[in-house]
Parts: sequence; structure tokens; C-alpha cells
Amino acid sequence: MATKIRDVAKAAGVSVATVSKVLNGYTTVNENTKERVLQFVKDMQFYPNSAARSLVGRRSMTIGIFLTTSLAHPFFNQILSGMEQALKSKGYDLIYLAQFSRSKDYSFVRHCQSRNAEGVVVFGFQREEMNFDELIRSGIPTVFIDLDVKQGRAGYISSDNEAATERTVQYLIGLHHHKISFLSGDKEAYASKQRLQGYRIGLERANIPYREDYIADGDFTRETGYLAMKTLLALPEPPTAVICCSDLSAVGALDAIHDAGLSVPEDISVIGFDDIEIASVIRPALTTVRQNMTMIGRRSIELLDELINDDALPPPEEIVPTELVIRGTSAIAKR
Amino acid sequence: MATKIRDVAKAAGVSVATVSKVLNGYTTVNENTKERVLQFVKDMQFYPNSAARSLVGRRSMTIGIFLTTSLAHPFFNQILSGMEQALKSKGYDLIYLAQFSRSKDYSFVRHCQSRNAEGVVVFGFQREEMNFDELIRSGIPTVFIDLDVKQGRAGYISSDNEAATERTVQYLIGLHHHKISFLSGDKEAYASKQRLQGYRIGLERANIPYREDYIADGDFTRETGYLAMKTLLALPEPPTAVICCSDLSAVGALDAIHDAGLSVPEDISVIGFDDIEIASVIRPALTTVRQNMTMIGRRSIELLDELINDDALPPPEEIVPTELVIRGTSAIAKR
DNA sequence: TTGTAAGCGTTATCAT
DNA sequence: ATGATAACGCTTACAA
Repeated sequence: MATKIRDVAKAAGVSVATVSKVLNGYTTVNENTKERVLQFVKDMQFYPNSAARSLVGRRSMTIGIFLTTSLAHPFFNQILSGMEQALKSKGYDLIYLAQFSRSKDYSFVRHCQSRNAEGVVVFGFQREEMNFDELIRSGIPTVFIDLDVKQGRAGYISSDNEAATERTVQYLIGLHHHKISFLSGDKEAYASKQRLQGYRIGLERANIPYREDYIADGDFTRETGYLAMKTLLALPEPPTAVICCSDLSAVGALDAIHDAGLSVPEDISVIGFDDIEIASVIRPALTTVRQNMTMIGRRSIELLDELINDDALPPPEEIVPTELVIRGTSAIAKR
Repeated sequence: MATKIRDVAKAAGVSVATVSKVLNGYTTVNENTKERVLQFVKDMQFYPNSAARSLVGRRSMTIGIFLTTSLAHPFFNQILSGMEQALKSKGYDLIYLAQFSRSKDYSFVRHCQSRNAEGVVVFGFQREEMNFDELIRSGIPTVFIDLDVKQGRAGYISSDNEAATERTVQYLIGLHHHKISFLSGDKEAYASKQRLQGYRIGLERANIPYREDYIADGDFTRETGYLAMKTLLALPEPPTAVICCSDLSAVGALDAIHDAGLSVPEDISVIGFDDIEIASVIRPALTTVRQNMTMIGRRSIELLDELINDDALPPPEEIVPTELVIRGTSAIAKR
């Protein structure tokens, strides 16, 4: 059986109330008693039962996470790894709310409450995909990753998608590209929209007209990247550079380009997004926008912790810088 | 505020005990009352508070997971995705025990107890790396992934590492390779040991002598794969085929081979392990052993569930089949 | 078939 | 400075 507060109290010759006070940092306890109690807590390896704690309304030190694993999340490891540091230093454990379902009966809020989660991180969803309104209205501290919700007690964190593509466009223009395509991820995805926006701004700043036919649809996967690139190549005036919404779709685009007998970067420059491991492994290595997923993971927890500890705090909105990593798939435009 | 059992009872005009009985599947409750209660439970979106439930000794429906994220786990997503299905169907949520620490004071057991985890999955550790003895002795149902613990209430699940490399050796011998190297992962890792064992058996069955100098050290990463391959290439009689312990180290090996001015598969055949996305993206695509991580994830939860529900159950030991995926980095040995 | 009430381990209020 | 004790939301004898 696990050690209980009662056992510790008995051993230390004090009441449970005193032990509890020591553990909860009350200053009204004698220094000597405190020392003794702490010693027993340590020796007896007393870990307070979190259920009992939650029940009396004390902090549960639990953060919930809602996740779609059905989608491909090539970097959830990195996010988790980033989260871990923050969770440790703030003292939380993380509960993956697997019972989440898409059925009408399901309630985010009820689920969180039943698990006594103090706050929740949401990752991998699109805005309209789920009924997040109930969650947002509930006042449960929430941090969305890659979804711009900023309302009540719900804020978000994401990469600087817009700035990233704007910079990428500038970079390509610097290489004398004028026919620049944008290979979109899922058009409904927040990240895709932001990146498209940055693309438009980039062109505008350089006085290059925006062409509808230079926008190709995809959904972040290699397969759609391939298909989309084929379409672009079939254009009467195909692009000399293409900005992709993911490294995977960039790989698909590269496949299509090779199949068409063209070469990269001589004929066409290709830029990815994410900087997953694949990017540096393929030949030529992929020029891409590196997302700092570790940072996003860490900060998501830190932001949530702040939200939990201060209910007057306005919803956070944090944009994490990306970095253009120039490798072998981009070069000066062919004359 | 969240709906409580008391609220439901009041609304349905019964006692809390009756509601509880309905929820816990007691048969001693009138069919009509049951229906009515269930209707209210649904309408009022009543989710029982799991802390209160755990406290009275009922099931917490919580499974813990200990993980090293410090190592690279390119497929934790897949494991999690496999787990998800099983968690859903069995009704568990998964708590990531982030407060885990390597300090002397830390106790796996206490941590699990304090969180009321009914069982725990352990992934990414080596046997001697942590003090698992306390956990194993505690009687907490435990499933280790990729670590052969089978004792008390702790069992394990892993790929058929040994058979996998034995089959790979056979395959290479079928291609007339006789000088076959083994590029090890971390030598202390369970998976590495098993794979080395399979390699030895494979050679033995074909009456090919085992050569110490054909074994190269690594740690699953691209960097050590590169270094190890360099060493092998510097041998007076270099191998014509090399079996790597991960796809990443295979990529490193390929780099070294190219740097030496040799080509794959013409001069040397290279086989990876894992079948991560990179394997099918590189050119030539990597011949590799595919691990079914989704299956491992799903089964780890199912096994744990069985262990939880039957305390007479002997510790499980489940070996998940792998599959040799033949692509472009393996060919008939050069004459 | 239903209800009453004790108890799970902890915190917090109120005495002492 | 310390200790009794009610309360948290639920399950489960036991009583009715």
C-alpha cells in the first residue's frame, strides 16, 4: 500500500493537518516541526494522492492534451519533448485525453472536468472541425497550437507562418525568380492560410502580380504534392520556383519534377516547410523553413501555466520565429 | 460547475446510490428507473469525477506512460496512434508521467500510486538505465516496449528482432553475399542484442564464420552510422553487405559509402531497420525491415488491460512480426 | 428495488 | 503553533 499522510503524521508524531500544512507551504508551522515532517516525508517516500487533492479543490497538477493522431504529425515527438521540460519544471503531469470522440454526445469540457485538468492544450485540429465553442466559453485555460483562437481564457501559439513565406518569396526574388508558385497544404488549415497570405504580401511588395493558376492545392502529403506539381508543370508558363507547405509535399513535388525530366535546382527551385529529418537526407538536400517545434511545445505549457495561475491574464498569442535553411534545392533562376 | 451525481439524482428523483448503481452496471435496479436515470445522465452530460472514483478504490481508467523523449523516437507518433484505438475501446485515458526524474529520490511506484494509474507502459529505456526493480516488485501491471522484462506482473512487447536479422542474413546470402557486416545500435539496447543474435544465427546456419571485425558500433544515429561504415570500409577485406540497426544509421552508412567513391547497391548492399518515411524517400530507396509500431502501440495497451483485469495472468510476452521491404539498396553481390 | 450513511485521502476552517 | 473535523464526489455495505 502507498504511504498516506496519516502514516507520515503518525510517524512524525504530529497531526495530519500539520503535515498537510508543511506540504502546502503554510508559514504557520514551527521550523523544527517542519524539518522533522519533511524528513519523514522523504524517508517514507510520501507522494500525496492526487485524486484526494483534486477532490478537495486543490490543484490537480494535471494538464490535458487533445490531439488528432489520425493525421500525420511528423513532429509530435519534438513538441512533446519541448513540453516535457516545462511540465517538469512546473510540476505537471500530462493527460492525453484519449476518450475524446467526434460524436455529438462528447463534451471537451466535461471530459476535462471529470479528469480535473487545470488546463488543456489542443493540437492538430482545424477551427471548424470540432465544436470548440463550448470549450472556449467554459473558461478552462486553453492553448491551441497552430490555430488562432484568442478569446476568453483560450490563446494560441504558432510559427510565424506569414512572415516565413513572405521572407521565402523575397529570397526567391533575390535569386531572380518571378514565376513563383505556392503549393498549399489543406486550404482550411490555419497554417496554410497564413502562409498563402505571406506569399501574397511577398509578391505584392515586389510588384509581381498574383496569379490564381500558380496556387496548387494539396494537403501536406507527398502524394498531393506530386499531383499538384504535375498540374503546375502542365501550365503554359510553368513556375521557376515553388514554395511548398510541408517537406513531404516538397518531396512529392520533386518527384513530379524529375518525372517530367527536369532537374532541381537548375530548372526549378523547390522550398519546403518544417525541416523534418528527410529534408537534410535527400539529395540535393531540401531548402526549407525550419519550425521550432521544441520551442512551441515548451512555450505552450508555459503559457498555459501562466493562464492557470492568473485568471485576469488576457489570452496569450505567441508567434515563434522560423528560419529559412538554405540547402540544395534552390538556386538562381535560369535565364 | 460540472454536473454531479447529486444533480442527476435530484433531477431523476432517485438517490445518488441508485444513479451510481446504474452507472456501474448493477443488475439490482429496476429497468424503468435505469432508463430514466440514463436519460438524465445523457441530457445533463454527466461525466463522473474520476478523482472521486479513484478515491473510493474504484477504477481510475488511467494508464500511465513513462517515456524518454531525450532519445530520438522517430516513431512515437505511430505507437501513440496505435495505442489510441485500444485506449478508446477500453475506456482509458493515458497519463504521461512527466514528473519522472532520474534522481535517487524518485520512485516510479509512488508516482503511479499518487496518480492512481491502474497500469503503466514503459518505453525507450534500457534495463540497467533505471531502477525498474521497485516497479517490477510493486505488482503494478506493467508492459515494457522493447525491453524483455517478464516477471511478476510485468511483461513486454517487441518486434521479432532476432528473426528479423536472421531472415535478412538469409536474404543477403541468397544474393550471394558472404561478407556481411552488422552495424550495431547501442550495444546495451535490448533490440541491438537481439538483432546481433539473429545475425550470428543466420551466419551459422549458412556456415559462414562470424568475424569480430565485421561488427561495427553505433547508437542508431546517422552520425555513428557514418563513422562505423568508414571503419568497415577501411578493412583489408571490406564487407559487400551491411545490416544496420536503424534507417538513420543506414543513411549514415550510405553517406560513407558514397564518400568512398563506391556505389549502392552495385558495390555494397545496405539494409536498414524501422522503415521510417526517409527509407522510401531517398534514392535509391532503402531496403529495410519494417517494424509495425502501430501494432506494438495497440497491443501494449491491450496486454496491459488484460493484466489489469486478471491478476492471475502470467506476464505477457508478445513478439510482433516485422517484414523485410526490398527496395533499391540491395542487389546481387558483385563477382 | 431503493435509500442511508460510512469511507476513500487530502485540505481548510475553526478551536485550542 | 497545532489539532479536530467537515467537506470534496463517489461507491458500496447495509438497512428498509
